[in-house]
Amino acid sequence: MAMSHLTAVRMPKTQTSPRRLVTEATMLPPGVTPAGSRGVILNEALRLFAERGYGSASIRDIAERVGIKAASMYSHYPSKAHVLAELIKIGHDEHLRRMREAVRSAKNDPVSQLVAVVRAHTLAHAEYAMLAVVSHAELHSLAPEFAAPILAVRRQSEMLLADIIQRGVNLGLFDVPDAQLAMLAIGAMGLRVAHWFSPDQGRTAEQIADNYAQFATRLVGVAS
Amino acid sequence: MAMSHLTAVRMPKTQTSPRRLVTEATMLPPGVTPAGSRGVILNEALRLFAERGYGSASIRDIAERVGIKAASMYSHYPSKAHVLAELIKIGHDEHLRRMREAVRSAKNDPVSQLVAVVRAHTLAHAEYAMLAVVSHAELHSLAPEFAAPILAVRRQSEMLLADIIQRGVNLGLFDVPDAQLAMLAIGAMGLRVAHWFSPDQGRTAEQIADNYAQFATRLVGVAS
Amino acid sequence: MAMSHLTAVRMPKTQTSPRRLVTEATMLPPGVTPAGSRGVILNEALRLFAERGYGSASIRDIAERVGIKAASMYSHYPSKAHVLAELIKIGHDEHLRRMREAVRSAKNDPVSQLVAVVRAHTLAHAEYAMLAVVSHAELHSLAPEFAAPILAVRRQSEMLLADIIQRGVNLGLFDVPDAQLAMLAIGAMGLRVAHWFSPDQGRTAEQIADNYAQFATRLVGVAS
Amino acid sequence: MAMSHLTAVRMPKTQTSPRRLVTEATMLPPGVTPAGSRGVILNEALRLFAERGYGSASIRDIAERVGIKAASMYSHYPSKAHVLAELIKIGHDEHLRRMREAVRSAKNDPVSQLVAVVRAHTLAHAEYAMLAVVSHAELHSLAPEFAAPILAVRRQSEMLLADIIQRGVNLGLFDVPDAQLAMLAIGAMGLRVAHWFSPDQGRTAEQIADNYAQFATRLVGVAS
DNA sequence: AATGAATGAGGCTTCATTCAT
DNA sequence: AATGAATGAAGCCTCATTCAT
Repeated sequence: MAMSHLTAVRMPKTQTSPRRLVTEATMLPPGVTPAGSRGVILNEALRLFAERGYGSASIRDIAERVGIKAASMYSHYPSKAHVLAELIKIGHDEHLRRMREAVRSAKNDPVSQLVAVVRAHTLAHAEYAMLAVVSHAELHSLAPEFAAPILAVRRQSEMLLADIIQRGVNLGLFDVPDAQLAMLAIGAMGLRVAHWFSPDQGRTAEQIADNYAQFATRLVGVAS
Repeated sequence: MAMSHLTAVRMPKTQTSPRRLVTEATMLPPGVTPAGSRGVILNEALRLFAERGYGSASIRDIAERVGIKAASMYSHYPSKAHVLAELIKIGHDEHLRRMREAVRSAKNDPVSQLVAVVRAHTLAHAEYAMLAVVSHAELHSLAPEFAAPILAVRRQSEMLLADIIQRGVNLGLFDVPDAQLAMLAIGAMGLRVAHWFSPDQGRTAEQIADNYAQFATRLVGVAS
Repeated sequence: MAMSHLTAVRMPKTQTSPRRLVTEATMLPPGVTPAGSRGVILNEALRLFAERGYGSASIRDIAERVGIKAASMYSHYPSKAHVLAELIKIGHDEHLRRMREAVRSAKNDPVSQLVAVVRAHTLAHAEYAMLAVVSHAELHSLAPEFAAPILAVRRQSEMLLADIIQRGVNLGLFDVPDAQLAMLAIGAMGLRVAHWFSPDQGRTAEQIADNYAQFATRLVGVAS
Repeated sequence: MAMSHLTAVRMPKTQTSPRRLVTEATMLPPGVTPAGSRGVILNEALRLFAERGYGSASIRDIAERVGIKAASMYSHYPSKAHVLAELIKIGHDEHLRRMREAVRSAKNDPVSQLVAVVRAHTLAHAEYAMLAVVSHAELHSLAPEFAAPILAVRRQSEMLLADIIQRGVNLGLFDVPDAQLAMLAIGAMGLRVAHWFSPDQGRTAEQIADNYAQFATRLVGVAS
């Protein structure tokens, strides 16, 4: 009833549904892109998975963008799932790497660490927006064998933030009744950046990161 | 008959990939569930779209859970997309309705309004977690004709929050250098609740909403 | 080296490789052919599996002969393997049924029973030659779940013949140093009939069955 | 590298369908195995064709067992069909060679010749069981150009047995109403040995051959 | 002699949808 | 309102083979 005014439509691939993210940059972290066709595949698959979702991006679609035939994909990856798994693994690894690097570089007090980690988290989601969106939105498309090592990485990233907050609370620096809730809220803020960030949207990734770091410190009750 | 002993040979889709959300409740807002099979379809489709994604949940899957055959689905909905569109429309409508109701019930100052709106936003994402996840994660699966009216609703919800923040800033009550960024961050916190909320996770939706309202007021620079 | 005089040839489907069997009759036992398309599928699949082998007969080939499209096959059978499994099950069931009926109808002495059983075995392989060839040649194409119930039937048929021979030996009527070897040899004679039998080859199935029954009694040392 | 943890995800073809034969020996007749990779290919192809059938054993499967890549197969054989053809040719040639040698070595009476030939036939099918199974079960996979010379060999073997029986009948030594039927039955007994023979099954090939020779002489009406 | 990459053909199967009943 | 049968399109993937290196 409520929808009866809508006529049945088969959506051709050219019509543009609402985009899952704004940016069009498919940048992968430095040093992880394989050479040759493998690397091209990874980039084109990333773009397609982001645009249409893993289930709706076909092997043929990817191959076409790479400039090879569908069958040739299998000279480089044993299955479509392996491509997705590699992308998501790269995304999670890079995220964790940056988070750890942030902690290592920061002064050893919870406030400095929180600022560093939230900045890293936010920057990662802005700079690798497409990778971040696919990593989150399509994780559920991975079979358990593929997902397990990735989930392990994810847990480490979460723990890292959680520990900082808990330490701040323990030291009486932070004022939050529910530390895990604070962790979840702070994490969520950064996650979402990947969906709307674009180099053209008027703020640099750095500016956003600075703002979000301030949001986070305020959120845990540190005046600023 | 002769083959009945072979029935069990095909492996059902049992593998449990990482879940997109924790809750298993498919609750739809009161008053919107159609009577009869239509309502059952809506609920089962919701669960399947949440579990597997729109593209990976087939008409046959839905029909099977409803207890009818795939062809019979078309006596109730003209297409699979219509089912998704109706679900997402319901989700967005209910969200906007609650947001507006929150503003209406709140005192007329930005702080009270912010608290009310963040509480409503958070509660909606906890109470209708499955609907919220599908509404966000699968919006991109809708053809533009389906998506347009929904995006209009979404913009209204965003505007509502943005306006409150802007008013707080204008009145000197809030201290944020970039009001839109604050809006995005606050919105993001609540969105994510839908993914991890569950009645069993130790906090009530109300408790979460209270915490998040405090997070929001702190985030805009109001001490609390 | 030995083959170097042969040029590489892709064999088009029209060229006729050596046939696995002579007969072209696809007869199935009475009462087991399902009505409608299912029955037609069974018959055409039988012919194709016999001609080309299970692995080389495609779903499209079968569908084409039936007069439907490949996808429509799945309204009738859940997989190609199910079609093969049903055929082989039918073949083994009918074979066992006839063997048992032969024993039941025969006088209660081992010679009469041997004659009856060998006649039944031979007749079954002549009259359902195509089914017999597929049942034997393609059993290995079935996954264990499909094969298990069929192997159980096969074992019963073998046991039936083995028991008769053993009883003849025990009663001093048969003179064979190795009863199992006799069973295998007698069984093998009949099996092979399916490959060369044809209504046009100058002997009736009955005549062959009579000859083979005599061969069998002589083989176990009964003068005749 | 980055994906090395995913290597184990694809399920290898482990399921054990009913085997077409029991033995696992891939022995080829002495003197015919080519040196180097060609010989290894022949042996591994033989094993795979026997296990899965020609159509279901891929060039890649064979190459993998040989320890080379699929493309390298073509440095040794011009096509997959050539490998099968060579195997079947070897099988038939060896069979005919042994049959002829048996006649040559036997005394010049039909009974002695029948015994010698049946022994040779049986021994060949026991000792080269795998080769025999492939030679029979996959002959139909060969294009006519490949099959023709092989069928010629086969006809010679059959003729050889048929002539002996006919001579026995003509001399009044054998008592069979239908000589060809006797030939077919005797041939069938031996054929089947290849499917169940195994060095571990309790009888030597010689013992089986002796038994089958007795079966054959009895079958043609010679007391023994 | 070996290989990585590529490819056209084709494999089985699923899908959303239609239509006569 | 429901369904069995059918179908065009498309899905992922495998295959035998080729070719430049």
